[in-house]
Amino acid sequence: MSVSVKRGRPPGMMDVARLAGVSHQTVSRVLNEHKNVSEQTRLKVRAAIAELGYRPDRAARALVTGMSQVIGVVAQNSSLYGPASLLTAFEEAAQATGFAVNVGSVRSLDERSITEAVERHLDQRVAGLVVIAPVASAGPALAHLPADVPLVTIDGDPERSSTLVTVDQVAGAHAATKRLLDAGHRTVWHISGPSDWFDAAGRVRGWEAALTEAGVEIPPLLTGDWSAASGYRNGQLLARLPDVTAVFTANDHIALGLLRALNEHGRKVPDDVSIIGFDDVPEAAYFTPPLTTVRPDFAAVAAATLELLMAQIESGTSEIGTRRTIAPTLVERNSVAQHRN
Amino acid sequence: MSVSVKRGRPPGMMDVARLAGVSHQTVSRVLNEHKNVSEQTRLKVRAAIAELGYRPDRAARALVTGMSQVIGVVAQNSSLYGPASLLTAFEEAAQATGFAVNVGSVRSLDERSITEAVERHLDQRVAGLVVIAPVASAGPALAHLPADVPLVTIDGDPERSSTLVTVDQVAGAHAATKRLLDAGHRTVWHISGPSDWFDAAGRVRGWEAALTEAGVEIPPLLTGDWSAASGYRNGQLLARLPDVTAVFTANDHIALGLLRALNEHGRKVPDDVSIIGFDDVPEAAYFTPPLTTVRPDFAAVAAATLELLMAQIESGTSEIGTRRTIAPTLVERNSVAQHRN
DNA sequence: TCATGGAATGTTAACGATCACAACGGCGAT
DNA sequence: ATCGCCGTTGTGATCGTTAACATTCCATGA
Repeated sequence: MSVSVKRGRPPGMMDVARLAGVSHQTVSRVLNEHKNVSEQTRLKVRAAIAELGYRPDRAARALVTGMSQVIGVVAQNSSLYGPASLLTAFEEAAQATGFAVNVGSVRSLDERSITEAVERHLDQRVAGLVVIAPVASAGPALAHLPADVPLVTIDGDPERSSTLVTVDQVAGAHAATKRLLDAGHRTVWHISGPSDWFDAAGRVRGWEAALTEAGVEIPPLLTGDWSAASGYRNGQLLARLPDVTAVFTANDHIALGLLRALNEHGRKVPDDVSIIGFDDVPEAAYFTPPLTTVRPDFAAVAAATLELLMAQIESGTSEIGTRRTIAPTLVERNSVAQHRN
Repeated sequence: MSVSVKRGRPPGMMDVARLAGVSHQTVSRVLNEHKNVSEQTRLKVRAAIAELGYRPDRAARALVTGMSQVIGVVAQNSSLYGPASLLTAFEEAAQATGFAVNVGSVRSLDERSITEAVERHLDQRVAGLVVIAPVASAGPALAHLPADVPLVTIDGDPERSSTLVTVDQVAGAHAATKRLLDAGHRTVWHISGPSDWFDAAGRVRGWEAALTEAGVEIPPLLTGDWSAASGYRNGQLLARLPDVTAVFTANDHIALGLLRALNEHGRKVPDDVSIIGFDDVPEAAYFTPPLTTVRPDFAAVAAATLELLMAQIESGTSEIGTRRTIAPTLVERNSVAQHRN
């Protein structure tokens, strides 16, 4: 039997209290799992809550506590795999805390857009703020934030002193480059992401470091923009250079474009050219050939972010300067071959 | 090194009123753009607001009006391109309305998960609800919703009588299939999405309809799960059948897997086999070869959804049975060739 | 001249929760 | 028996806003 739907105002704490024969304060205590409540009345209250289908009004709670149960997230409104995955990973992690996640997406990561998005969140009186800000231009917007709102930046400016969680881009790029060198390649080329992205910069540094360590010549840096298109463009150049035998691309989509360019020029992967990407997008295993790539652990990033944010929220203070770095792992597939000299 | 900052209470309407030398009600009137306020006091109040950096407290407003300025969205927490794009498109559209968007993502679209996500949103007293519910199992969860919350379903059950916005899957699939037939192919094979997805079912219907119209034999239906993996599996089968010359895949990632399988079997695309996908993911233009595909207009879907939802919210009633269908467009690239018989 | 009305502003009471503190009752210690 | 403590429960006051109603002031017409 289904219960008929009741119209009008939803039941309040008072209604529950009346039905259970206690005061509204006792109901509040049961809800907040306060310790000094007898088992007997706790059950009575629980029963009344269930019978009325009562839901506490978060607005009322927020009003008196001065704190909402909402976390604001600022992320770029793009289908870029990294930021998008981060967003959903964070949302999922946040569910367990009872906090709601408010997304304020932004078309581009310039200062004004970010400021606007942050303002919208402050209007909503969010309890905390997460900014996925992988570009330098995001910095100034965050500098002018009221200091009293808990804030964690993901992939933000390493130079800036704020609470920060990042994927260890340098380590990932280093591992990828070293893997190619270990396969016998004389050197490794790199198609980077946009230079104003911290992620891209870190990957360039890791690549350079591995090359320097090996005492190997550093080829000119090619710059892409994360897109398959940019991989294709740069690929058309690389495909014509016979001494290019190994390429590390800043992400998997660039690798895809590169793959197509090499294919069009009759250069076989991995026989003629070895490739390693970054991100491990779900389709990477079904590129032709399946792509060896570096996988960042988005769930771990999300978990660390949430942890740092909750710590700030619970303590009622903004801890500034905490860092958390998540190491990525190299996923071996078939786009790397031993180099025959 | 970490610094901590304590939070104080932000200024309220009373503070503004005191500074402006008026009553709090007048401040409220200025904020809500009530008509009977003299220009002079309006300016005084505006100045005081600016000086104090006052922001109205949405919680207090929500408490007294019984209505929050938040829209809840339930979406699957996956990197599936379609749902993810829809989500960001909707978020962007919603910004203009002043409503915040609360995402409640869900690991899988079974009844319990959806019910839980909806419950979380109702807990937050959202003003309206958008459910991206492309599978049949979502239906029962929505049936038990309180009738008084504005609700729009995206890609939901066409049989179910609720406000619904959908991409015209049938038309898209029909166009793709017809395009292949027009290129001279004797018939067109199809690798579908999971059978419990409405999107997948619609695409199957459009494919069948085009075939039937042309009076052409309908090949056995192959079933995938949106993943490149499933495209690859089914592709290994198709690649061994010499009479397969045209394939319409339910999405671009399936097409990617298929591409790899055909490639491994030495069957050239588009020379030996023509392919059309669905979704127009950003990388589709850089597959090998560039993929002809069907592009749904996510922005249009988002706009229609928001429009229907706001209408319900503003009128305070739930219009039931309204439908809005968005037509997709065929994007021509190089994965289709004229069939030489 | 005085009611009548409308524009501008003020006053008071909700809304539904939490917080601080008061009151009650039982129980052991003096 | 009296005192005081502690676990339990109840009683206002309060958060910041909007809704409903009250007030003031001045222009207008009988």
